[in-house]
Amino acid sequence: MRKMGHESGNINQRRHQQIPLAVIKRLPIYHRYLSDLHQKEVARISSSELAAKIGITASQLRQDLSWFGSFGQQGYGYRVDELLQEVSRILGLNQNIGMVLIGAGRLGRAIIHYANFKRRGFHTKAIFDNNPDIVGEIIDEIPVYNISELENYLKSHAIQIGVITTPASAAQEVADRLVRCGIKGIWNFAPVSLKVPDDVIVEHVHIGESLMVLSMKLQQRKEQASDD
Amino acid sequence: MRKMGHESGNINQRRHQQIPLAVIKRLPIYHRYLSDLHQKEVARISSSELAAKIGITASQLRQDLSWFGSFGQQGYGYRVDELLQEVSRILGLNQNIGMVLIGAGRLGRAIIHYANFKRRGFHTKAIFDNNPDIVGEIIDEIPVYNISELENYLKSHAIQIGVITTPASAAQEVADRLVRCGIKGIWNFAPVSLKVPDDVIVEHVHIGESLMVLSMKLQQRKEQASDD
DNA sequence: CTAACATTGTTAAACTTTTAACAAAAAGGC
DNA sequence: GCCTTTTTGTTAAAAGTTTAACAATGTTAG
Ligand SMILES: NC(=O)c1ccc[n+]([C@@H]2O[C@H](COP(=O)([O-])OP(=O)(O)OC[C@H]3O[C@@H](n4cnc5c(N)ncnc54)[C@H](O)[C@@H]3O)[C@@H](O)[C@H]2O)c1
Ligand SMILES: NC(=O)c1ccc[n+]([C@@H]2O[C@H](COP(=O)([O-])OP(=O)(O)OC[C@H]3O[C@@H](n4cnc5c(N)ncnc54)[C@H](O)[C@@H]3O)[C@@H](O)[C@H]2O)c1
Repeated sequence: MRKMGHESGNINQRRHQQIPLAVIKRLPIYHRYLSDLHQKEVARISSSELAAKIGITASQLRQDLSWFGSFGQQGYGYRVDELLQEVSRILGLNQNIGMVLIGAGRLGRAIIHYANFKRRGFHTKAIFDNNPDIVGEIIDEIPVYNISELENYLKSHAIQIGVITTPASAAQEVADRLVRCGIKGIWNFAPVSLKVPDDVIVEHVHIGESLMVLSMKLQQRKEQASDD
Repeated sequence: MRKMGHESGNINQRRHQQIPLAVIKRLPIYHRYLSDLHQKEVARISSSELAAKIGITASQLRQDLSWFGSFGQQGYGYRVDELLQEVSRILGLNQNIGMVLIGAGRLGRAIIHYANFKRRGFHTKAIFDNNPDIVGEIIDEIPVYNISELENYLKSHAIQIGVITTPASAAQEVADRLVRCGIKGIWNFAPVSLKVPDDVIVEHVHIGESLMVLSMKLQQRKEQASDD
């Protein structure tokens, strides 16, 4: 039937050119929709169909993918399994990533429990807290250690990402300690802007900020409704 | 000493022009830094000082504020309390906003507990769940009702925002029910893109997506390091 | 095997956002 | 009170992002 010429994943990357942040932020969305399609056993999809589902233009989708290579075929579209695989690779979801979490409070426990991460190669290996009542607990099969053991633990385990779910007041100190131990990626939920060296990457999750954005948009709607 | 002419908050808004989303998203950040300064009893700040703290350009800060009015004074800067007040007003943080939360699981409980929201005028009035073991509980002084009572409750209470922390599989159905009851704002934590009418605003919190972005950035760094 | 069709990857134009520059105006020192 | 300094709000230029257009190329049906 169809045989597909398939030079596959051209090393067509515009190397040495920085991939725009706007593009990077859309990749997880593509990943999610492709996972859905894959699960529904859809074998192929065109840029226009996928873009319509996501709510963007086909142009943007193709432009975004072209930063990384050529994964589709003219007249046919993309194979879902193949494209999902490529996007996963680009996102770094194929390697196992070791994480530690600091601050076993409500939010910390929710995140540890969130199984989706594990499926995608993110493994929380240890939890740290400074509350003696919590230290020693096992949460979702992961032990909670005293925060004083952080440095020791990191010396002897391969950990790529530190997750901070302590109160805001402790977050900078925790970040400093992680950085001193050589951690290069921090996933921060405390509402403070962490100061870290340039070679450390911080992703800040702005839970509270998005509620304010919602509140503001609601208000704008109300104003518009009343004054025109 | 200084007396300040003070025509204050000019109704200078470029009305009928849509405020860029990029601007809206920065306002909560300004709010946070201004709150900090206010707490530290700093009385005045210039655009360049504040921008430096935040990590943006002074130009951008002034440009952003100019969408809403003129709040500063040449040769002096901004009064922290005044600007904080203005930003809060713009964000709609001065009115009381009633919320209901659906899905009293781990994440839901963390969010209910998160006191910062209450301080900013967001009040969770009721919780709904479909698990009979949870219905009847009181979480942080807020009662958990059976999900079947949702419509009844919303008929008789003034609620502006619905928070969805159910599993992804239930999220669309919950959203539909909220919309049918006239809710215009949805704060969604489930990893699905909710379909709602145009007059309903959904803010989607992408917790998982930001971890993927972190993972990708880490990988990019690694690649860069190895190939040049 | 051929021709009509579908759909990509890419180039170029349009649009949006950010940064720079500066005149206008108030502050603060002398 | 006058002069120098500071700093705003705004206008203009630069940079970045999105959308449109289309040639190239593989697909599919006859
Ligand atoms: N809960 C939410 O929905 C939510 C939303 C947005 C942001 N946040 C932020 O996430 C963080 C955690 O929130 P939470 O609701 O889970 O709070 P929490 O109080 O339930 O948990 C904090 C945990 O950190 C531990 N801790 C405190 N200081 C520590 C230290 N120096 N070292 C190690 N552990 C320490 C505490 O013992 C506790 O277990 C806070 O910064 C909060 O502002 C939470
Ligand atoms: N936990 C996290 O860190 C995290 C991170 C990102 C996204 N999320 C998303 O947030 C949501 C909640 O996650 P969680 O970890 O709290 O899960 P959870 O299983 O702990 O909680 C879900 C709650 O929803 C209730 N529920 C289920 N179906 C319902 C229905 N039809 N009506 C009303 N209530 C219903 C359940 O009884 C349960 O109490 C999920 O969609 C998850 O994907 C969670």
